[in-house]
Amino acid sequence: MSVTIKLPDASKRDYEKPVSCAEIAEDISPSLARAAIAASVDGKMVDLAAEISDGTHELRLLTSRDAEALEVLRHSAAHVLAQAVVRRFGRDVQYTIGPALMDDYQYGFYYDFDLPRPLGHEDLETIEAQMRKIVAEKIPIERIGLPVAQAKARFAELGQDYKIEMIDDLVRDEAVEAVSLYRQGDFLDMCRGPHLPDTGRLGKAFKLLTTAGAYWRGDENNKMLTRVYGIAFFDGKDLKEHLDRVEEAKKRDHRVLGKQLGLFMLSDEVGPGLPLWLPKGSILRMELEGWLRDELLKRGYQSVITPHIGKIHLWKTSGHYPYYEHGLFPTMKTGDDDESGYLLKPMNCPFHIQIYKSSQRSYRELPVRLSEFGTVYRFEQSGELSGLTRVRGFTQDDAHIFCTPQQLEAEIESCVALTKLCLETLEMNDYRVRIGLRDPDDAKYVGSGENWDRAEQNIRNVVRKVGLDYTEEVGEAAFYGPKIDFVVKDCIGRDWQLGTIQVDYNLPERFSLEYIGADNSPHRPVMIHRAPLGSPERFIGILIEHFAGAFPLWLAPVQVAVLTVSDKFNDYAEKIRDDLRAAGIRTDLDNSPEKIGAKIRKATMAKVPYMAVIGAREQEASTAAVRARREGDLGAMAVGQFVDALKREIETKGKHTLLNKGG
RNA sequence: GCUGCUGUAGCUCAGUGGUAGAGCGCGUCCUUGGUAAGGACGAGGUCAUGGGUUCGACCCCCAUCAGCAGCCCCA
Repeated sequence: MSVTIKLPDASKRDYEKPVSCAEIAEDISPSLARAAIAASVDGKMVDLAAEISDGTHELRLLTSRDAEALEVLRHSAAHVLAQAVVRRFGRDVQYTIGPALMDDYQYGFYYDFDLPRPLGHEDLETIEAQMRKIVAEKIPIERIGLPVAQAKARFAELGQDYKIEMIDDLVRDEAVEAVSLYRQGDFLDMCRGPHLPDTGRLGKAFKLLTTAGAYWRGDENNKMLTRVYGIAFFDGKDLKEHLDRVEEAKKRDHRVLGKQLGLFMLSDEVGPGLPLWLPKGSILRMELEGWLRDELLKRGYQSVITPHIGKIHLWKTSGHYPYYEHGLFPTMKTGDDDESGYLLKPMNCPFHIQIYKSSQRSYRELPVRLSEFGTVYRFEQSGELSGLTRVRGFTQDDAHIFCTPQQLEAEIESCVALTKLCLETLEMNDYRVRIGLRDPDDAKYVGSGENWDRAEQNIRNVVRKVGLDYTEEVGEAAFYGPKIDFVVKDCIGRDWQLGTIQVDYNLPERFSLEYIGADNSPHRPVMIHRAPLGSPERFIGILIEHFAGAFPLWLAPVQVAVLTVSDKFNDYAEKIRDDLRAAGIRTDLDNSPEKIGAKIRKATMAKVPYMAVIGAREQEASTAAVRARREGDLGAMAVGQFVDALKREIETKGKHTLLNKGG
């Protein structure tokens, strides 16, 4: 028997007998042996202690420089956490699962426990202290392969019912006969690994962050466990950087900035999830919606306006009612039967469908594109509400396109282009595209399989044609059809769906929609439900975070702050303000008895794009000393010149600015 | 909805079983100052709401409401 090891530098090593990865590392260099965390053999991650026997194998020794090694570190951190919790609670704790998190913005690992009592802040400190002790003890982490029956017996001795359940599932789903366990001193867990060679290698750069509830197996019908979240790195510097970055990101939280900048408010008196737009926030909406309205007109959309409530049967016909009753505000009853009530609308489509049906449609009219900024109401679970991104009353930049099957893909394509235009105009380039498909096993999806297959194929054809990078996700479709979603992350890494394009063969059937074709006989149109922003509420919430409240000039609630050096120049400053306002520039005057430095600071913190400083020199020369939010003093300009430059920057949405002149 | 944490002035927060404080903001006055904080004085709070324990509750207990984190959900 002989073993040949191929290393990443293409060198080879031969051994006469089975050899562990750790031994090979030692042979190469003692420093590598010390730095090694785990290994990759033929592309598979293993422990350093893993033995390689017979044959030729490719080996990579993983150190803290390898991305995979961080995952091992965090996974072991989860085990150390579990060991600490077991030491604290003994047989009263059941430990379940504890993975590493590599893509999460805040957290690096967690472990879910079934505990006799809730954990508080002090508990986290105690547990973290115990973890540091376990690290100091440098307990070896050993892998043990055991037949299923023996493994179950061991966990039965330890009173770990969840582990037994997990083993049973592995036997059922994967027909395993043996499982791998990891032991570190007094702690035993079932795990695929790999892990650090000993607990000492976890080091000091870890921290427990928070506790939260989490359902066992993610099912709300199961018991809620206690999840402990933490973060771990190889280097204390990385840990600090991470914590600082999360802290910094929280400063751009739209809920914080919305309050600071006076954009919107939520009131206990009004109700949860029902935002009130303050004057400055209303500007954002008016500018954004106004711009989009113009773009829609250019693209042949027609504007419609529909009411906020309608008869309940509309949503019974559409299919919303039976599946989403829990998400609706309670029905307004007008009689004793179930049919005669009104519903606060959860979506606009039944109304737009009625408008489509209001006259006989010829194929010559199609596509009919009916658009509306329609406000809808959904009774979201209280635990879901969050600032502007998840609310109970929100507007959709909605439209429904009714077209022939032949026109469908071109229409989808133009919706994709419009959505991209929205994101690009606002410099939001950090998004992903998700295609939501139905889950054939889920009963909530209406309509025939053929309709779904057709619609899914239409969508794939378009995204391939326009070359979008996308992922397909089963179970993410709307109940009536598949969709293309544009998904962005908020300041703490949570995903939010913004723009959406949904293909629907089903509602036209349910509402018996028709058009008269060239053959003089009725045909069924296809519908597209689409919202390029998704919802102005959510979109602006994300937008606030994207710009950290420092909006481009065309959106800025206050575009220019006129600041007087002393009140001797109030009259001239008022004239400048009035001139700017007359030119359509949103301008505020600060003639308070403060020094100019304080006024500049105040306007800067309010994130006003431009300031016009007015003193004796400016008054004499009929100029304004212009200052930009970020760049500082730009020197004096004639007022007319300033206005022209501002207008140009506004009209070009920032492509030509006072600074770059546009090129 | 579930689990946990939190709720004190407009905002951010400190605080104590014996009826409350800071900074910012706000108001008045002084200062008339040239590119990120001039000074003085002052007004502002049923300590989320409702019960309970106590001689006495902002503080302890319970409930409700709301916020935050996570889970589940999301047309």
